[in-house]
Amino acid sequence: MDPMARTERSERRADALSKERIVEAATEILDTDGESALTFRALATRLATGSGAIYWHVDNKNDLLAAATDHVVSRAMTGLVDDAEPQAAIRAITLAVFDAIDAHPWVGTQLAREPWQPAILPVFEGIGARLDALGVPERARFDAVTALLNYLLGLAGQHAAAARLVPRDTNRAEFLETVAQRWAQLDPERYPFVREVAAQLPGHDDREQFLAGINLILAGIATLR
Amino acid sequence: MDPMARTERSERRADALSKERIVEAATEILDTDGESALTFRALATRLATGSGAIYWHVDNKNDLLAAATDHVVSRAMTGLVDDAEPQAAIRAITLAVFDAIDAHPWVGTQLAREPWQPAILPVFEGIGARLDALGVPERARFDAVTALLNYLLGLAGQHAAAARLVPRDTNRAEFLETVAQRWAQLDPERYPFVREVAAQLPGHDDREQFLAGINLILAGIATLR
DNA sequence: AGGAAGTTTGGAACAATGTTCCAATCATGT
DNA sequence: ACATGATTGGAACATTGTTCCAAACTTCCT
Repeated sequence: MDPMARTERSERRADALSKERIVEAATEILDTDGESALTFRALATRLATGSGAIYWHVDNKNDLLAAATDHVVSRAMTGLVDDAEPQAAIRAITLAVFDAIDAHPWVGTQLAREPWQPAILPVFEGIGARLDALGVPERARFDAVTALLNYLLGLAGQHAAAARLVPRDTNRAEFLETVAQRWAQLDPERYPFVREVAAQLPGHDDREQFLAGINLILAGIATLR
Repeated sequence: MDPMARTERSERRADALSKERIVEAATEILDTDGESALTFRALATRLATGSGAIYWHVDNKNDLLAAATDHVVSRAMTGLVDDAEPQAAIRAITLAVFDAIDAHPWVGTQLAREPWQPAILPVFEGIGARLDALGVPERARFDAVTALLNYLLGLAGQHAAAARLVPRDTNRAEFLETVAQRWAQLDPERYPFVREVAAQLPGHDDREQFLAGINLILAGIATLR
């Protein structure tokens, strides 16, 4: 069943299939053509094989997506330099995941849909450890990580939705302009705040806003000390 | 095209189809049998009609899900009593959505997947107005609502995932126990924090934790004043 | 070297689903 | 009554994830 169960890893044909190669190909399809383009047929074509062969290495589509997500998130997490200051470290960790989602929006879909992927564990642990360092009382740490993580996951879903919605390579500024215009047309009586926000919607930076949210939660956490 | 374009709304057959009746039936299926049970065939059977007839009232499955979500969230929002204290009002608004998602987990999937449903606007506006009342400077209000909303949406996704994962009517305590056990088996070297959390995982209350997160963000927002 | 046993491949076949199409039915205004 | 447009029911279609299986390939044993 498990290809790794081979007693020794010898050279098979140079183009042998493997879970890694499949995940790699899937990632390429997802990145270049979007979530809807990933089908087993497309994957089989790109790998010059049949769908049955793929299923020998991968349980099902969920398994494949989980593996691809795990791969991206893990890589984002390993590239982190260790930051001495706990708050800075938390910012660095969450930003790493944010950037990974920004580069691969389908990861956002995956994380928002199945939050408890193995990939999340290191993030969870990393944040938790810094909270300890920050002096957050044990009772409150769980709540604090959850707050940070859920914020991150919520944004992940939003990012993925935007990527799905906006035709590839559309100008982002243009898109924001469109949304702002739609919001500006809402009833001023019922939606004064939404209209106010619509005004600052163009020229706003996602990454900056993400960080602002993290800082907000960190400020809240600081009051727990 | 639009059934509402009828010049007058007269009595047709008593069992006439309508978007409302379709949404209602869909909601029942989603609530009792879960997300995967909602197919146009199941819906047609329940409504004693054909799929073509449904498509006359509904654009597609997305439209149907959006309408159902909107219905649930709107109802949750209208039932709100107006709270004078801004922080209490924000807690009430977000809790209303949380409870709606708790009662209808598929709403969580929908909100996490397509965050900018019309249904979210009133939530957005409601929170924004209280932030104004709280004295949060205009520049920071957008970030603050986004933080609260994303936290909410992240949790929505998590809730929906749990509902999908856990077989209907499984004991929740039992489920938490299972997760806790799995976490407790992780490598103590690499995951001390996750293991620590695992210990407090049984006997923890989702709603309480949700509120703790909201309070954390509110505390952070309070530092902006 | 040769064959047996297990592994891996490729693609056909299947079941389920969202969606489209169209002929039949119904309601309404003239 | 009849004509017109609204509405219905269900058959047909395209696409997808998944299963199945015979062929091809590796490895191991003698």
